[in-house]
Amino acid sequence: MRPNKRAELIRKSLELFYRNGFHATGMDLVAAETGVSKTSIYKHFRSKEELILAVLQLRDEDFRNWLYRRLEELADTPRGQLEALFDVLEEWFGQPGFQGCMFIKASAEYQSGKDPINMQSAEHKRLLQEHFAALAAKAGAADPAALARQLMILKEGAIVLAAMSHSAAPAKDGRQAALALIKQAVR
Amino acid sequence: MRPNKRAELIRKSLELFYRNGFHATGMDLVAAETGVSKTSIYKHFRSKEELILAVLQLRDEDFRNWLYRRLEELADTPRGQLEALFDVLEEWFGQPGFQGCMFIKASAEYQSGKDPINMQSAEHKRLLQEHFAALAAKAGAADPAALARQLMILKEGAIVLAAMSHSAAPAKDGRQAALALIKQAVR
DNA sequence: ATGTTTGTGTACCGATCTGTAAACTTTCAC
DNA sequence: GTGAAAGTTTACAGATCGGTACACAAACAT
Repeated sequence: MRPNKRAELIRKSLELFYRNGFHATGMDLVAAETGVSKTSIYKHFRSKEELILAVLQLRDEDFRNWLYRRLEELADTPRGQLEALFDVLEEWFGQPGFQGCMFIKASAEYQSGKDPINMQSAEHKRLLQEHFAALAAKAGAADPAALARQLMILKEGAIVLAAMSHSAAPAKDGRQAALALIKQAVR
Repeated sequence: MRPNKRAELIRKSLELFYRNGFHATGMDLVAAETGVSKTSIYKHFRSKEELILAVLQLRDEDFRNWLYRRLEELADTPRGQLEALFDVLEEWFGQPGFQGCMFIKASAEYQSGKDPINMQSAEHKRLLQEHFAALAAKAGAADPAALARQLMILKEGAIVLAAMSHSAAPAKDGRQAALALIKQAVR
């Protein structure tokens, strides 16, 4: 029961779930792809749901860390970081394996509001919105929370359309819209 | 093989797939809920995929007809109809069984760009975007296609966040953003 | 060396998946 | 009435689902 084996399991499962979907990815496939027998997997995770939750937690940390860091690298003012959001998203959309947002897909497959998978996905979005609201406040927006909600809408919409159209173009349209909204909100 | 039986089958399947998801809804459940045996179902549809495609086609017609009609009822100018978009969406979000966009969920479960289910979902979005672009052109937008793409992004984002937050509130934020973008695009 | 603990893989469980073969019931032409 | 055609049900096939019992192997303490 080495802890790095567990981490490896989560990392590989993330890839499989992201590419194939949750229901469509069986535990037998996870076992085959990781080279770890199902019995061993079930020593680390009591159920498939628990594995999925661990995967989502890893994804949440990785994605938010990556996004926040890229924003800081591209701009050193709060407003600049908000304006750089869709440049970072465009990078993401252009990455080879891009297949949309894992949390949108998770909540699409597990729709019950009481489902832990659904709740954890909603929490990820809440954390992002909070971050944007903090940036908007520092940038001097009249209503930072409202601007953050608008940017979230643009972000989710751009992700969905980029995934469905297999193109990074929605990032450009999202960027244009975001710049207009930011300009309007920060006077 | 009465045709109304087929329509009834599609209608009930739509409800089941929308509520439970596609992979999570088995053909046995469809048979149980419709009172039609699986063998009879498979006389009407050669496969589950074909049933899903029929469901998506019905959904596309129903949804677009409903949306376009509501827009016309709320406004009689192209610009007014674009501005009314999020009022109509808010109605939708507030309906009891609202669970997000069926096409987003379909393309989330069937991600391959070559999958007929994925392609049909993308086509639905294309038709909507075309409609918005025509309205934008009639409204006198400088770049009608660009405005249509921006409104699509807002629309998809609002749908996703409304479904994930189990709230109609994103419609209000989307509306505010849409008004600003329309004002900017139509000078 | 020997007993114990810890971890692993094989081989399986019952349930459910999509899809079908074969028997039966209805419909309708003549 | 009788035979063909169409539609339906029961019952099942083969595969796969999430999850586990059990035998075995490695590591460790004594």
